[in-house]
Amino acid sequence: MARRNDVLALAVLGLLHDSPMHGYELRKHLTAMLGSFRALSYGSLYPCLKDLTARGWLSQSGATAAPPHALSGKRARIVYQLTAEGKERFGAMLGESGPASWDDENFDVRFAFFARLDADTRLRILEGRRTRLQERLDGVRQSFARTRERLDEYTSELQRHGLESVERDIRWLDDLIDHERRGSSRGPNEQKE
Amino acid sequence: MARRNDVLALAVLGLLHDSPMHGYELRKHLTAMLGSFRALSYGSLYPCLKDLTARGWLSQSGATAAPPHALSGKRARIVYQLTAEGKERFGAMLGESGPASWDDENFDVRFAFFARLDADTRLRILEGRRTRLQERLDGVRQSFARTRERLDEYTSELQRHGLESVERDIRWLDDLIDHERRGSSRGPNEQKE
DNA sequence: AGTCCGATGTATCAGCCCGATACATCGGGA
DNA sequence: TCCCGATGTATCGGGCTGATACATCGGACT
Repeated sequence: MARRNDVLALAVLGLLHDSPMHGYELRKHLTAMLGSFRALSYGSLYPCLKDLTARGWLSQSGATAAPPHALSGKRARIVYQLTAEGKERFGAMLGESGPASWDDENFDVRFAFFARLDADTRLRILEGRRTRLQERLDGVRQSFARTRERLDEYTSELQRHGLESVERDIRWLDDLIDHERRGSSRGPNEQKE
Repeated sequence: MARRNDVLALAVLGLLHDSPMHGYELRKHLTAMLGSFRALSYGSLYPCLKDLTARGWLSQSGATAAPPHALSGKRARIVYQLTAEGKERFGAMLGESGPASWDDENFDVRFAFFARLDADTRLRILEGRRTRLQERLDGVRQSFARTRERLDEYTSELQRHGLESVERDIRWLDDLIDHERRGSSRGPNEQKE
């Protein structure tokens, strides 16, 4: 089990599920995916690729693999693709609903592949996430109440804003859950912009 | 200057500004402060204390320093307190408005000491933060628009929610700025112990 | 009184991750 | 032609996290 950056491994497997890629390309997709906020360094990507290959979940090939603009292919490249075992592991990892598996940044990454899960698993995961978020909210609210009078107005206002954000996240999850329960056939595209 | 965990150093200096403390107590205050979400390990706190002491910003003393329940004082403890230079450095660090100084988690920590800044600095910092947050929002929005059609509904919905959160943060800052501008004559309520 | 247990308290370590950097090739523009 | 930025792979130092070790104290329970 990859104790080594589970989230990154999952994202790599998921991206390679669609089409083989080489490192540089992977990084671009990854930073575009979750990276609008968090950057990803090669220092973790390449070791991760090496690790996944050693596990037998990826296979390498030095081929060309359709570069964006037609290229002769002389350039040194290592194209990675999923093995059968890799696909299997990806499915298993994605379906996990363990306590830490679907929290915070893990959630963002996993959510990118959410459509590949079946309706039951989706619902189960959303509810689990909601529960844990609610628990955390309660905890923060308690410690907030305990220290409230000792805080100046700025700190207090910051905490209030933080609580409100979490509450909003929970409501967002509620909407998703509701939508999943109602009609799994149609997508949750109801942007009110 | 401390390339070594600036934020932690600032928080430590700020907490010790109020009253001397020892490591364990500091950690409790720190985790209560920002730690509802992010935990803090001793592995970074103790080296930080050592570092700040070596710089001459803190001074140690093995004394008792008023433990919560009257204690004989035999227990091994190291109480840290701010030196004059430490106070000076704290003021300087807190007043900085550099690009990275007031972003994200840095902001949370610094905001805890916001009331100690003068009105002009507060306003300048809030506006700087707002500007950079807006820039980031624009960047994310662009990359969102660029890849929108290739995303499934879940990813799209996640991104929409993320954008909305940032928009809300910006509006929150706007409220704060507005409040600062309005009542800048008499500092918006000095703290009440 | 004795004894266990959790809180208090300081400190270190392996492992991992980030940011920077090195090195090399390619396409394209002045 | 020649430089420059994008493409590409790879490594390293330093700092941080999570776990752990070690020790004392107060209180609860029998």
